Amino acid sequence: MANRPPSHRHPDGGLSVEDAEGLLRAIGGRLTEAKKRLLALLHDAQEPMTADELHGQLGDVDEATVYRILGQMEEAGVIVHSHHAHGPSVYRWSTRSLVAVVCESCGTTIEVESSLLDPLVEALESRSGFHLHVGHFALTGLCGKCR
Amino acid sequence: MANRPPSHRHPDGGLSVEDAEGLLRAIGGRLTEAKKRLLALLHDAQEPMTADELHGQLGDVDEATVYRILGQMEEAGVIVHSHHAHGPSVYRWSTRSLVAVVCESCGTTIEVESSLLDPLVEALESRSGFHLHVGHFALTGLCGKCR
DNA sequence: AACCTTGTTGCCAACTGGTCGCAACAAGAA
DNA sequence: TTCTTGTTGCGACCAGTTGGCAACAAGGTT
Repeated sequence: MANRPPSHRHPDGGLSVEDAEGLLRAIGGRLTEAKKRLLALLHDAQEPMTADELHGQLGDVDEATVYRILGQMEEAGVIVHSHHAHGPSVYRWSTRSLVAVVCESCGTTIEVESSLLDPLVEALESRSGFHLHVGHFALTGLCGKCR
Repeated sequence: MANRPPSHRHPDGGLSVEDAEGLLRAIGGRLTEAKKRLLALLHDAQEPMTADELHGQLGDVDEATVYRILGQMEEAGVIVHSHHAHGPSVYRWSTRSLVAVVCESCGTTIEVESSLLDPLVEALESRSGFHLHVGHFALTGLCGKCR
C-alpha cells in the first residue's frame, strides 16, 4: 500500500486521514466538508461512536447524511461498524482488528484482540467452510464490577 | 436437577413443556392458552424463530402479546434470545448452549457448540474479570456457498 | 357455582434506529 | 465560468419493539 510515510498517523497504526481521504475519493465520491469533519472525528475518537453521537458532535450535518457518509466510509474500507446487542451500531476507525465486548449491565465497552477468536474462526472454516467477519459483532456479558 | 424422568423431553435434552409451564407459573404469572401454544411452538421448533414468525404461526395472538410472553418466558429461563446483526432477534428453547452463526449474504444460520468460544471466555475472565454471555449474540460472516 | 382479584389481552399510539425520494445545492472537471 | 453529477437537508417512511389503557379471563376464595 503506502510505501512513503504518511503524515497524521493513527495512534493505533492505522490509516492516516490523508490516506482515508484518498480511499474515499477512490470509490467515486467527492470530498465534502461534512466528510472531512466526520473523518477527523472518527480518526481522533478514543472509542467507537454511534451515528447519533457523531451527529451530535458535527452539529449542522443531518442525521441521514451522517448515515450516508458512514456507509461510504465503510465501503471505502476507512471505518468498520459493529452491532451491539441492544441499542445502536458503533463505528470506528479501521485499525487492527478488535472485538468489542459490552457489559449488559453498565454498558462499559472493552476491546480485545480478535486473535482470541482464532480457534473459533479456524474451526468454522474447516468444519463448515464458514468465514467469520470478526469485529462485525459485539460480544456481551457482565463486567467485573457488575457481576 | 430432575431426577425422575420428565415426559415430553426436548430432543436436545432440555426442559420438558411441563417443566417450562411450572417455571412460567413460578414467576407469578398465569398459564393462558396463548402461553401454552407459544411454549409448544418453541419447544418443537427445529431452529430459532423470530417474534414475527411465531406471531404468524399463532394466528390470532397479537404481536405485542407475543413479545410480552417471550419476555416472561425468558425471565423464567425457559427460552433465550439472541441478536442477529441486521434484522430481528430470534428466540429458542433453552437447551445446551449454542451460538448462532449467520451468513451475511444468504442469511443461512448454523449453530455451533459454544465450547468453541471457551478460549475467549477464559481469557476474558482472567484478564478483565469479564463474564461473557455466550449465546446472546450471533456471529456473522460468509457461508461456504457465498464466499 | 358465583365471585373477585389481578394478571393478560387486543388495539393502537409511540418510539428508536435506520432508510429513501426528491428538489436545491456544491465539488471539481472541462 | 459553465456544466455534470455527486451530495445535502428535509420530511416521509419503515421495521422491530415497547407502552398505555380498557375489556377480559385465570384461578384462588367463599
